[in-house]
Amino acid sequence: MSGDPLSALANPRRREILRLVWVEERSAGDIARTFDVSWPAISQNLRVLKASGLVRERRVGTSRMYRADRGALRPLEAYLRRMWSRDIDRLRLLAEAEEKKRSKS
Amino acid sequence: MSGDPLSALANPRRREILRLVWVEERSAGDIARTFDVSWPAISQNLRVLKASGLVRERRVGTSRMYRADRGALRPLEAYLRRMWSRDIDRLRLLAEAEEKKRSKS
DNA sequence: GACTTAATTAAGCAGCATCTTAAACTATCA
DNA sequence: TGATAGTTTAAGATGCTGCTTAATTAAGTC
Repeated sequence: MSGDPLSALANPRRREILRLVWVEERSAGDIARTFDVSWPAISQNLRVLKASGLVRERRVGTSRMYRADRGALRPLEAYLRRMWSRDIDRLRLLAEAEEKKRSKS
Repeated sequence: MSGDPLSALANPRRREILRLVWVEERSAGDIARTFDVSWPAISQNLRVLKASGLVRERRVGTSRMYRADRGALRPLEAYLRRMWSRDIDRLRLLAEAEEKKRSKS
């Protein structure tokens, strides 16, 4: 339990997840579908985010809903918003995906 | 060149270094002496901090002086100050050092 | 109870991070 | 120029991260 928020934020995929659940909660599956990786990969990243206190989980039937914990994120909000408004992070994710494809071919 | 600031901040040692050079610049050796690791380890961490734009380097004779780039750090300052004022980070470093000793014995 | 849907946990692997020691570099000064 | 002090770079060991597939758990439905 209880991970380091800055370590959680070090990963661009987790930052992108955080952006997805910033304004409204979403189910794990809903989140997973927006990425090009396996469900477990997303589930693991959600666990890290939860352990660091950056997202909250709510169980609804067989689903689990996630949302950003805006309170915990307030002192980091300035930075994240800048980053997102410049779309730096999505570019980084794309670049890394490209990089992977390239190294495999 | 040009690393990710949040990745740079994911490491507690680098955060501690950042705290050291927050108010005044310090030489690499000066910084290294305050830690219980080798000089190259600190040098490498300084390089990461510099690559991510969080610290500035100035050469003076054979020494290199480092200081935090307060401008680049402004949107993260709220978070860092809280962390440092609670001394969370130093406790984390100590805990990790203990952990290491334990696993070696 | 058996089946389906939603999601997590487990196990294993590849790649990255961080440390170490040894070698190299750079500026200063006798 | 040769020696020294301050620091970085190189090479290598070791552990951590983040992914994958397979197995498992949990809730709802027939």
